[in-house]
Amino acid sequence: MRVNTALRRGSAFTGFAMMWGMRAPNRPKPPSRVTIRDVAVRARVDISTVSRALNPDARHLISDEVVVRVMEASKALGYRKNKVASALTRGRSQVIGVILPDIENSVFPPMVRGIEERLAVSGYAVLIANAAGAAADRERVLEQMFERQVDGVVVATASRDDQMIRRCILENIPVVLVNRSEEHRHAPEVVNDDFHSMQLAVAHLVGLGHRKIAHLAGPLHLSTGFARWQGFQMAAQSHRVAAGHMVEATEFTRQAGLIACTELLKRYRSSTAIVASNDLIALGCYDALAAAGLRCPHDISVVGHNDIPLVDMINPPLTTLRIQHREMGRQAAQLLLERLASPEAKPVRVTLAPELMIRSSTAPPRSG
Amino acid sequence: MRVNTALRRGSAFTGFAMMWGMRAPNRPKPPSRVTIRDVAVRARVDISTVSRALNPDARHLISDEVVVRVMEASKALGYRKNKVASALTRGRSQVIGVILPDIENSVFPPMVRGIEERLAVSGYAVLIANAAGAAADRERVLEQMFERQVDGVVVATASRDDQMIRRCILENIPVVLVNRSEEHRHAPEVVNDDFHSMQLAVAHLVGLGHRKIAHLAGPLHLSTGFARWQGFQMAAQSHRVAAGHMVEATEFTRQAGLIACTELLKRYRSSTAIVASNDLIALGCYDALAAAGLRCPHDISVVGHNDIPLVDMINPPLTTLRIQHREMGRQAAQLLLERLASPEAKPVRVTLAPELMIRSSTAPPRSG
DNA sequence: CCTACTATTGCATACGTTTGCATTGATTGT
DNA sequence: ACAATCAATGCAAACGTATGCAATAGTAGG
Repeated sequence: MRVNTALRRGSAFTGFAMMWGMRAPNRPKPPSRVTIRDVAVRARVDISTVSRALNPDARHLISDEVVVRVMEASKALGYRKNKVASALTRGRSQVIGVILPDIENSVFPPMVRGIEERLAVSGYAVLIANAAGAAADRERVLEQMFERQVDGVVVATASRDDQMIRRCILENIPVVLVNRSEEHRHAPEVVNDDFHSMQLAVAHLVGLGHRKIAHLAGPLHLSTGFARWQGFQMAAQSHRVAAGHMVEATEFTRQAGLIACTELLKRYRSSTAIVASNDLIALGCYDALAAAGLRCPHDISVVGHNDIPLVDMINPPLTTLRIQHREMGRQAAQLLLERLASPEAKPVRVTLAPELMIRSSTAPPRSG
Repeated sequence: MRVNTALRRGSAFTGFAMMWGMRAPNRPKPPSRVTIRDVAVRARVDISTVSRALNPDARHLISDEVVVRVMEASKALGYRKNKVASALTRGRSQVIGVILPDIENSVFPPMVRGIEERLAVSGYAVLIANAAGAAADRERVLEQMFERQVDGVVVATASRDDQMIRRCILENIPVVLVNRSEEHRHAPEVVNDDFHSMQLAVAHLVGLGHRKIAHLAGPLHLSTGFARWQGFQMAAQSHRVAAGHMVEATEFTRQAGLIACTELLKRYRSSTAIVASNDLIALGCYDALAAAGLRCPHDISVVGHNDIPLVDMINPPLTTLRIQHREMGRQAAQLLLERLASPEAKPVRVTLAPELMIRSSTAPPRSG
């Protein structure tokens, strides 16, 4: 029921707006920022002395007396360091880029939070970019980041064989992968232990008595989709359960889940449980089951993956694997910082353990 | 059921990692980036000519022949502009800062997306920061942004009377508010039309037959909480329904909603419907109702606000007001760009229309 | 053919900071 | 008391780009 999409636009009280307004017609920054030089004259020292006095790492070179004089002058004038000038001379911007497929996908915000959290304490800022589109699109985004002289990049968009990673390596700029991994292991990465995830999911279902378990895979060209499928196969085999019942969804979306699940129901109609590659796909299952007149968990059990917000409140509450999104971000940032410190070190892989959240979308199979 | 939170860490194949590794022990950037100067010598022109030839706005000063020569040289050498150097000379970084309360709150990712989307096409990059904490914390974040010489700031954290906004005005750096607004109207802002929201919500409930409607407000020191309360009062009055039944939740969270709703049920026990200030608070209502042995919508109807993901799938599907998060972000970016172009213009307020999503958490009141 | 343009290019400085090296006193060892 | 050392500071050259101004050459007008 769309009520009104129009948009109103009215002017508002100006007030302050005129404060600087009545000067030269085109002065960009009227209170032309105070520089290190201004501080220098006020403290009666050379600018180099100011620079050192203000830099914790070089402060020891300056006498205490002068340091306080500089500090006072700095405070009095309201001096603020210009980090882009600093970046230019030092060759390090203290900025790192974060490349996401789509920040609206709820797995990423917690990661971004974790990344930012860890980087902030080390004085780094975060440049963010969504690279939803094609490969060329992502190249462009990466190029933008390079132009901005980022000191490093966190990539959450990696495909199993990723061009961006190669670029970063070639350009010699530190990169770490998060969430998704890359086959060649050229870069450090922090990922969920998807094998463990599938082990937990299958064990849980087998424990409930299921013997015909199918897998609704995510795109297999993405490491997450691929690893979970592999993990499912291994887990199924170790539990002596058919491992081949799989349909691949084209995307990690509810819509793709619906389509794939419909196909799955047709192809493997004896299945009593479905392990979906992520929660959105699992929700697509709900839709497909409803459309087929099947009830969850009564007719078919469903397990999701990721434990995104609110899946505990839907009907039925989804059994799923919680993964440590925020911690993943933190670790990724940590790895990147380590890499910045010692670029020659071997790329490391950090694996985070998932946690099975048992809710109501799984139950023993119908006895019939 | 926590299974395992341990973290495994193994080394991985190094491969490429050694490619640049066997050189001088501490060379930061071995393939020392190609600069405008390198391009100049190859094209046999001055660096100033290269600069102009590569800058679309100055290109007309250079002969076509030389332009192509420069382009070729640039391409051949793999030249890439150093935007931090550029930022230093031009005094504009082409970066804008976005300050959020918490990116994990699902209303913000779409906004960020909209902001980034619009800014990207104009060549701006987005520096992001979460400023969840206290006022001092947010000041620090803002300071960081200033040090990084952002050309403008988008603030999503504004309180009704905000210190950050004043700082921005004083420092003469363009700022626009998004989602939340500020009383003094010193800055342009783009917000949802919360009055309209409440009008729609109340009209809907009254149409269903409700006469005792209560409001579960968000924090009143935030513009959203405040405006929705005001809007509720006006809407209630215009429908000749008691306007004073209100309890304020301390936060926009499910937990705060639970607490506030419990209080509300005690204080206004005859209410047949609740309009919550946002969806999370509405979910808190669900909890409180369940705890009180009441069913929604049978005993009490609930209306949310924001239409965050998955509230259409919970039980019962939540009637709520959809707001145009992404568009809000776009408009905010647009306003900021306009402000950058003409800083003297009067601050404008853009209001976006909400849309009532009628689902199953609202129904006619029990006849009893 | 000379002058006044215009179009194209180069020269040199600036942006604000960092940092290697030189300089200045002061202090220590012999 | 003199050399050697050391601590504290200043000097000046970067970093890579943008841009005002000067210089050059070519062109048109008279």
